[in-house]
Amino acid sequence: MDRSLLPKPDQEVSKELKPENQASKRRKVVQKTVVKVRIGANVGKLKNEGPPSDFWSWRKYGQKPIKGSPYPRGYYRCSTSKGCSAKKQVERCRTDASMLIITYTSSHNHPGPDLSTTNLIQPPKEPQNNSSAEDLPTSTKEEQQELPEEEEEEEEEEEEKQNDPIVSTTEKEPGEDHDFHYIQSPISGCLDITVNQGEDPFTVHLEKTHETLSLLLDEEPLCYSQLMNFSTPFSEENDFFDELEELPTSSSFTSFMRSNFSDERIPVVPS
DNA sequence: CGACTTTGACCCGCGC
DNA sequence: GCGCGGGTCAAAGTCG
Repeated sequence: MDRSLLPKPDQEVSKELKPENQASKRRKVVQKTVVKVRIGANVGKLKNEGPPSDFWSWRKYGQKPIKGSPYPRGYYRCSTSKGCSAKKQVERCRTDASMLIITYTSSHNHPGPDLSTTNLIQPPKEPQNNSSAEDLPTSTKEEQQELPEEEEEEEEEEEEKQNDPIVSTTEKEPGEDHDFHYIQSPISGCLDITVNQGEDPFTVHLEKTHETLSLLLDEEPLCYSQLMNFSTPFSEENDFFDELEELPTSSSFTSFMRSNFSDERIPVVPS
């Protein structure tokens, strides 16, 4: 039942809302940002890929087993805003079960939650992760952030990306993703995130980041380097992280953020 | 009551 | 032209 029986007036709307989704729904050229997150043993605890947990609200709208992959792929859509076309696919690396592959598609067309203030200082409660109290991975959690516009990235990350591009993204439509494609992973524990974008113009917003980091630092004595990883969005959009597993982010997230901010944020910018 | 997750079915693009 | 696979939608169920 579904689209066949119903005329689905919404479909038209959907198209408008997510031109990339529907239009590029299939294998067209959509700007995709692939982020690889390494989860230690959490993975085993996680269901499959890990619900999205970031400052954005993600709603799972589908899951499908991928051929050749023992793990299914989950499809998430940004529920923060109705018209937001931001989507993300979470799947486990077929070769590395401890690696989560998150693919971001499209960008948010709305200002996200105030990460600047909420993020580190007050971790918002993620409605999605709360239900996984059972899976509470005390060891690790992964989070990624998306920043609007290309922010900055760390040199280390850059090197990694360039040297070791674990992930590769390169699908984007000219003029589509320009908004932002950033992925950060304020993870603590053993999370390794690697993001790869087709090309990342290392922008120079470090200064901005520094400022933001300063705030963070103020709160927690984190390593500057780690902080650097933590790039904050400018002022309007703060796409923050997303994705990780389903941990009770509320506390875990905070704790983890406070405890260690180790992870790699990968700014993915569509060329 | 509202929001989110889960599952199944359908549609469409791509490859052969 | 056919088949495969991926991606999305919708309904039902669950949880907060």
